[in-house]
Amino acid sequence: MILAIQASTSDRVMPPTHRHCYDYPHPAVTTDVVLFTIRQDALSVLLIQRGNPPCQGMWALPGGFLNIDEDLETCAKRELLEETGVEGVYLEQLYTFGDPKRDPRERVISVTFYALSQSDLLTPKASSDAALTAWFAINQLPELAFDHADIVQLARQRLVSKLGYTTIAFQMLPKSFTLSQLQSVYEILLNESLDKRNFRKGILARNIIKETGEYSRIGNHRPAKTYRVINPSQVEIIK
Amino acid sequence: MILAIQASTSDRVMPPTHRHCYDYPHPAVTTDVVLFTIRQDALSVLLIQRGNPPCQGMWALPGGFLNIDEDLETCAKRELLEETGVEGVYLEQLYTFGDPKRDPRERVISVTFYALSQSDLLTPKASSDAALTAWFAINQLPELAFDHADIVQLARQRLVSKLGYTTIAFQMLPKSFTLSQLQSVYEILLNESLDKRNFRKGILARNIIKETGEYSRIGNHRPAKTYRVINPSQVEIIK
DNA sequence: TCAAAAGTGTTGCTCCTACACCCATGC
DNA sequence: GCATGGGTGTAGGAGCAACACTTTTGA
Repeated sequence: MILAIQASTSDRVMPPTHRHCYDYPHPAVTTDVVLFTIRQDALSVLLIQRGNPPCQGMWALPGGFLNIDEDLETCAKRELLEETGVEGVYLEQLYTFGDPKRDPRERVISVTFYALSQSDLLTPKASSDAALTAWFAINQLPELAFDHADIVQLARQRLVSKLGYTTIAFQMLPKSFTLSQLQSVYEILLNESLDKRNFRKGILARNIIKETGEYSRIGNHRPAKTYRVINPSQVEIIK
Repeated sequence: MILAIQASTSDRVMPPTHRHCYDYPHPAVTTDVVLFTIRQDALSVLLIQRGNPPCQGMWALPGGFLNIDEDLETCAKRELLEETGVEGVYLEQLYTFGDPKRDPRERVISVTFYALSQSDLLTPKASSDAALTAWFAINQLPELAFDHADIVQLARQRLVSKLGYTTIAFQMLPKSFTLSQLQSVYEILLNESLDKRNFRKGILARNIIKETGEYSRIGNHRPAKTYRVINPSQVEIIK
């Protein structure tokens, strides 16, 4: 992955010495990322506390301005890494928000993404930035900066609706997992409990996972078979 | 609908006298629209022949630069009206294309939309613009400018996949329509023939349309009952 | 009377749902 | 031996797919 070297907060604090001029006014373009994970049996989102105005002190999504020669997805990944230390997660474009008044500084178009992480990978960095990063359960979000609450809500809807017809859920689990863990991901995202036998039958009938041969031996109970995705490289549309 | 008054081609031909400057380089932002309709039993797309470089003479999607105080959707509707004379169609954001090299002039981010029109409304204007506009069957597209072929392909995928779980198909029909017309829309989009009895049962069971009481009396055959959507104002997610 | 599209039911099969008990382990 | 989660099968119902003939009209 190629990363541009640049100050890493989402705000630009050190204006360069020359200016960039155009015949017509141009909006600024940013990317923002809704990074989901499951922590303590709750769907959670990673947020950053803003260190600069506007909305100073409020919580916001990780994101920032697009470099002029940088792909949109690259920008989203770079900002996520710089601001939170997270990388290697599944990431997908969500929607583009462009209300003329969404940012008080200037016209800002935000191309938003959502990303999914295993609880594993999560070392939201106590990083170089002074910026505070923290996980919040989706039902206990603080007030968010700009229109970020709308973005989170849309991302959640998209994630949940993709559960039904893609293999996206596996992106929230480690490579090898038990069926109970998988069921738990579905239950938390759908916010309803599922029948264990039917869930297992349904998943196995789709032929998208197979046994690893290994067992998970944690807790005072029978070890669980572990599984892995047959085609691990992508989120596929199934059935 | 509020429309900005501005030269109406997608290229900016008359630079203004003053310049717009920023501390950091800003990309240009455009919207592009894939307008679908069904003509002569084929899914078709409205294209414009470019009058200026780059890609002069090639066919392209209607679209153009975002005004600095204009909403993204408003921009898409405005460009569609200006370039093609089409208005009042169903329009929905599709995806944002931002490859750094997608436009040779400067960095251009394109927020794309797709739109659906009844064959009815179609007076693709022999307009003020010199620009030629024409419908092309989706399987007989000419070579398209920029990355517009990718955009059309993605729009088609999205449209087809939304057929199954929304009422989007009705946007391609007049207010009142026969079940055969509706079935024809599904068959053309899905590119497969459907069983008449099963189709009718399925549609009626969803309780989204009702009889108007009127009959369509065209052709040498039994008149057909006409129907209309119960909730005409929106595309809903069903079942 | 003919051509052309409208309209209409039943049957079998598949898939989904509901439901309860034994198993293997650590303490 | 007990607490904890892992693992398994069946029966009934709902919804989908396959299938052909009669009706109404205009020419």
